[in-house]
Amino acid sequence: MTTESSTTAPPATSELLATVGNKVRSMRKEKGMTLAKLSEITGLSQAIVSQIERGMANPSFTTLAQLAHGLDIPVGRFFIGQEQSKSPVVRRSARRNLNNVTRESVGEAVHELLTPDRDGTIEAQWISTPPGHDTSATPFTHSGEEFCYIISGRKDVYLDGVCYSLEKGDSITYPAETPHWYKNSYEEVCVAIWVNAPHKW
Amino acid sequence: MTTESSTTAPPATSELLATVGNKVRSMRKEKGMTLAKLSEITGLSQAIVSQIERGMANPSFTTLAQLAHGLDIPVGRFFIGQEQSKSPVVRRSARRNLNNVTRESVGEAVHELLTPDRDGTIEAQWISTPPGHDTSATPFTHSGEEFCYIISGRKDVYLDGVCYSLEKGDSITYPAETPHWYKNSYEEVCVAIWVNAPHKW
DNA sequence: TAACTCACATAACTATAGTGAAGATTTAGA
DNA sequence: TCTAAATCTTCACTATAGTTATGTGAGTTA
Repeated sequence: MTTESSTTAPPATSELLATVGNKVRSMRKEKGMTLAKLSEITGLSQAIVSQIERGMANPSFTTLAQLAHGLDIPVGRFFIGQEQSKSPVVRRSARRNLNNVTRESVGEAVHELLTPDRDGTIEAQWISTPPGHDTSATPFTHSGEEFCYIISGRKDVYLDGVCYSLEKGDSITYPAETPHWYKNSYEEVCVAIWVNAPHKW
Repeated sequence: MTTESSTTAPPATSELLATVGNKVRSMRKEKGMTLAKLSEITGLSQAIVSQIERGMANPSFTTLAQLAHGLDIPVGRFFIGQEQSKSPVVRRSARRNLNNVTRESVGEAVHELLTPDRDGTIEAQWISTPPGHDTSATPFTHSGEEFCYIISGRKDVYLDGVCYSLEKGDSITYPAETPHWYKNSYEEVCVAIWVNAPHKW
């Protein structure tokens, strides 16, 4: 066990261990498995599984991987946080404007938030892009996965320089780490929904 | 180190360790930190950080938590998988129908997939719900977070029995573990985009 | 060139994770 | 209610994670 630095103790590690342990036990019970069965499947001793479930052990990465495999889940599932959302609804009339450009503005894209805040797994925006609007000067790159659905009009989406021309009803999905930008080379306003889901636990 | 059970070896653990290690090193370098700096912040020795980065150590949960804290990221971020998408675009005319109900059908909801497949972080569906359609008999509950945007028409979304009436331009976001269902109690078809982002690593 | 500094890696030792066996508790059936 | 079986927990020991001290390599300076 490492000596905790006085400058930077991580948040309550024993709480995290207890949380993970509770998850393991509840998942095991949901699957109707005994400790013995999970022990057999994972190749871990019953003793360590019991201790982990009760938050009394500090399992190594490999042990966690074996547990995840035994429970048939991805490793990261152990670290999922429970997020409490406020009101889940965002009304058309009450959307938060993200860039101080209103619908009456000329020549600039309008960005409005469709999710209650920017803290959830999903962040969704309604974006209206006028003809000629072009973000190629400042390509975006950020974490997560991004999805776009064209409600009306057309726009060109560039992923790492590759152009995808999208029209009403089309959609596109890509890792947001890819440098991306868009352009409305057409005559009419393009309205689209953009959704980003960060890898967040 | 546990003895690997002959019945169920987890997938290549050393590969997972190497992947995590690479992530730690790249994140550290992105932040412009030396091993010494990260060691100081985390309270871990330089030696173990070096070994972890090179995939030569099997860190305990607590050690991973300290690293995450030092890099200012959630613990689960270490386990993110890199997903390679195929063509990122789904054309309106080429959407995959999810429930063998076509647009010409009467009285049933039409579900079409907007994302290239169902393996990504984000899964998006275009759903057209006719008047009177009601899923309350079979509430949904699944993992992840869910977002819905109403393109046209109206529908009522129920979260754990609480009704939210949505109309064109409204949206709603909630944890998908909440029992949820919807109902079109109105006179016209409701068209909406539904997005689910599972906690997937 | 030699000496120094910095960043990272290695080696031997200490602290702790994980085990097998035994003990304790819970459950099911008579 | 009692008993046996099933399930979970504890204990002492073994295997390994994490530490301290040292080594290595690259770059800079005099």
